[in-house]
Amino acid sequence: MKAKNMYLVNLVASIPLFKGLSLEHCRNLADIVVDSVFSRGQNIFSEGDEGNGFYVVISGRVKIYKLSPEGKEQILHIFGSGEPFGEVPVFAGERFPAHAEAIEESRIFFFPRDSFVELIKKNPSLALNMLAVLSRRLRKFTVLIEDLSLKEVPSRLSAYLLHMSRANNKSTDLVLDISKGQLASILGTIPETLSRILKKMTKEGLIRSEGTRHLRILDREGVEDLACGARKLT
Amino acid sequence: MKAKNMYLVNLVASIPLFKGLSLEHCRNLADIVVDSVFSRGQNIFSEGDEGNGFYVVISGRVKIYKLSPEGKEQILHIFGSGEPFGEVPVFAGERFPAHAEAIEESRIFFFPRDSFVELIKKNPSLALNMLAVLSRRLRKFTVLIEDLSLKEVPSRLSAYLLHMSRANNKSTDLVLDISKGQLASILGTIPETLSRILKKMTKEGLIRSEGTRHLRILDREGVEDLACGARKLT
DNA sequence: TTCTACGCTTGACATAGATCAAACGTGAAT
DNA sequence: ATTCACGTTTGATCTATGTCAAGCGTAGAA
Repeated sequence: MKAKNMYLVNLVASIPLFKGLSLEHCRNLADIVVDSVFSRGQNIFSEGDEGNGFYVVISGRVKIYKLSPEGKEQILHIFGSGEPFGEVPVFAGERFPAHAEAIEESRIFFFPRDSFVELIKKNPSLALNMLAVLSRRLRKFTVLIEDLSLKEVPSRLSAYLLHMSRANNKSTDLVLDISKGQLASILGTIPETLSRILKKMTKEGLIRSEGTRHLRILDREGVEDLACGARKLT
Repeated sequence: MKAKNMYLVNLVASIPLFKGLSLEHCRNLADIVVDSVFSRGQNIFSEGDEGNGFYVVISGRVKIYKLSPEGKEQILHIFGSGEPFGEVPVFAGERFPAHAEAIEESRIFFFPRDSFVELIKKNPSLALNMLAVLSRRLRKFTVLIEDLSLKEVPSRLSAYLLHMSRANNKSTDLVLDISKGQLASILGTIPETLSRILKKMTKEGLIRSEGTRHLRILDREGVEDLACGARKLT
C-alpha cells in the first residue's frame, strides 16, 4: 500500500505542470488522483459533458477534437505524456468545449476540481504554471485560427512538415506519428485533399514519399516558401 | 496628487479581473499602471512585439487581429471596457501572437509584467480570476476554430446575429456596433460575401435591413436553423 | 498463403466563397 | 448645398477544396 502510494507520488511529481510542488502537496494530489487506462479509440469525455476536474496524459496519446453535424472532424490538439487537458471547465465553469479520445492505449490521471483549486490557492507557483499552460495553448490556437482563416492547405501542410522536422533536430527524414487521415483533420481538411497536395509536392520535387508514414524533404527552401505563402503549387 | 491617485485606484478596483483584491493591492497596481489614450485606428501593439506587460480597456474598444500576407484580416476579439488583453506573453513568455488596434478613441491601462506576477504570487484569487479569463478565452477560440473549420459563412453570421439578439434581451431589433466590413472580418470572410449572404437572407424573409447598421430578425427559427446547419440558403 | 478491412489514392464533378472591377450611397467636411 | 471618401453593394469570373464513387495496397486475421 505504501509502496503503491510512493509510486503514484513519483508519477505525480514528474508531471511538468506540478514542477516545484512540495513533496507534501504531491502526496495530497496522489491521494485524490483517479488513475485509469483507456484503450485505443475510447472516448474520455464528450463536448457538453460536465467537467469536474482535469486530466493528465501519463502514457499514450489523446486527441481533442470538434465534430461538424455532417461528421467532419477538426483536431484541436494531440497531447502526449505529461500534458494536461480538459482544464477549461475547471476555471471557467460550464462544460467541456470539445471531445477527447485516446488514439492509442493511454494511461490517464484525473484530478477532481475542488481539491485542485484548493491547492492552487496555496501554491502561487502552481498557479503560474497553469497560467503558462493556458497561455501557450492560447498562442497555439491563435496560430490555428490564422491558418484556417488566412492560409491554404499547402501552406499549413508545409508548416506542419517543417515543424516535425524541427522537432527531429532538422532532419529531412520525417516519420509521421499519426495516420494521414488524422493529419488531414489536424490541418482542417480531408484525406483526399491531403493526398492530392502531397502528390503535387512530390511532382514538384519538394518532397519524396518513402513508405506510408515516412517521407523526406528534398527542397527545404521550397517547402518554406510554400509555408509562408511565397510560392504556390501549380 | 492624492486625489488623482484615489481616482486611479478606483478605476483599477473597478476592473473585473481585480475583483476581490484588497485596497492596498489596488493601490500598488495604481502605482505601476501606465495610463494612455489611443485614437481611432491607432496601433497598440503588433504581432511579434515583445510583451512586457498586459493591457486593460478602460473606455473605447480594441480589436485583436491577424493579417494574412495578402492583407486579409481575421479579427480574434473585440474588447470593451474592463476587459484585459495581451496577457499571453506575460505568462508564456515570447511575443504577442497578434496585432491590437483601437477601433475608436480608447483609454487603455498598461500593467508591467513583473509587478503583476509578484502580485499574483501573493493573491490566489487574482490568479484564479486570471485563470478564468484565459479559460473563457480558450473556450471562445474553440468555438471560433469550429466555426472556421466546420461551418459555412451563413451559419456563422446567423450565430452572430442570434448572439447579438441574446445580448439585447432577445430583441429582434439589432443595431450593429461595428461596420459590416469588420463583421466580415470577425466571421472570417470579406465584405462582398457578407453582403451577398445578407441579401439572400433578406430575400428568404429571415431578416430585414432597416438602415445601414440596423436590422430586424423576422424569422428567428429560420435563423436558428441556419446557425446549426439544419437549413441552407438557396 | 489467402482473405478481408481499412486507409489511401485517383478521377470526375459540384460549389462556396474569393477576386476583380465598377457603381452606388451616405455621412462628414468644406 | 456640394464634394469627397469610404463603406457597401452588385455582377462576372476564378479557384481551392469538398463530395461522391471507385479502385488500390498493405497489414493483419484466419
